[in-house]
Amino acid sequence: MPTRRSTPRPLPPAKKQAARFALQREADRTATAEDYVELIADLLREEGEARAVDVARRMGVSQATVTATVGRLQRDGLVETKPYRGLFLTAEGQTMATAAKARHDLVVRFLIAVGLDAETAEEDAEGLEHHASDKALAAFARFLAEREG
Amino acid sequence: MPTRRSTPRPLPPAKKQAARFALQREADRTATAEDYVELIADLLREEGEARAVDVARRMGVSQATVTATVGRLQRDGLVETKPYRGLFLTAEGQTMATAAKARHDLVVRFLIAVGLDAETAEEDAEGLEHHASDKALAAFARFLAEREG
DNA sequence: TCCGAAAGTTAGCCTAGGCTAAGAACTGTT
DNA sequence: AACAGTTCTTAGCCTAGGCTAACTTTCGGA
Ligand SMILES: [Mn+2]
Ligand SMILES: [Mn+2]
Ligand SMILES: [Mn+2]
Ligand SMILES: [Mn+2]
Repeated sequence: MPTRRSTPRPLPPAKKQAARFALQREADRTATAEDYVELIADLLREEGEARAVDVARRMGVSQATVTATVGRLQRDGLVETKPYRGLFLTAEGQTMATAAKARHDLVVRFLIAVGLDAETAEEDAEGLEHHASDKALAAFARFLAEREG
Repeated sequence: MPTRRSTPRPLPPAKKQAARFALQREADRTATAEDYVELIADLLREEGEARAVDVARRMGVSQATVTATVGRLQRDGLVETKPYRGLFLTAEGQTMATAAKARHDLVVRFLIAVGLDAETAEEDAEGLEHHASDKALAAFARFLAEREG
């Protein structure tokens, strides 16, 4: 008998396809903010303070880039800075950070559950987390609940 | 007994974390090229030709943007153009397109297998595909093989 | 054949997110 | 109190990837 061929998926309607790409671009635009606020929250919790230098080191980016990016986050009402004493999150930033962290951890646990090694799971989660919809995250959570109890 | 708390994940070493973010940025940089060559390949296969105008419509982007982006793809040796007769893939572009399509389809099938509805799977796959490592894809394939036969 | 519509390009603009190099501002230690 | 070393900002640069408006080129039908 013939090997099961994957079904040839015809082109989606142009409008629908365009909408999907638009969603993707939207997610890309928010990814940096999510990563920054998540990192700032982690630093505040684990180290007691979130210095721009440390954000730069951990993001793998120059201090100048952090200054510029934090400027945008500030403009967008997510972050506050007290020069020479670190970065802080607004209520909105805190909310975003909490959601980002939950999402991040869920994605990591899910990837491990489907057989990925821990380090690769961490690597991939850093990117994947920004493109998993709420519905996808719910599916991941369901999957974990079912097989972990 | 207490609810199982998720393990508090301490901060990863700065270098490792920076490397993860770098990987993520790298994936972001190649995402557009992957989507374009995949779409061009799809159009060539399904419609016989890949016109810039159709790429613009399906990407949800202006024709001017397509001109500019295709210029970069050409510069990078992925695409060739015959004005007023469409876009074509170089051997390298074809290779990338084939890989992109395989990855895309695998991610869609995997998402559906873990319980996501088809349309959301298509939406999310458009972004997720660019951030799943080969190891992750292998894990997804394994998962599908196990439970689908 | 010719001429309007479609396809494609060009020009000029914008933002995000990178970089380096240089300077300013603060802090902790002596 | 001073100053060395950190931390942070500024200035100036770059590319990708968006946009609109206006132009040119081609194609096809009357
Ligand atoms: Mn991330
Ligand atoms: Mn994250
Ligand atoms: Mn995609
Ligand atoms: Mn795709």
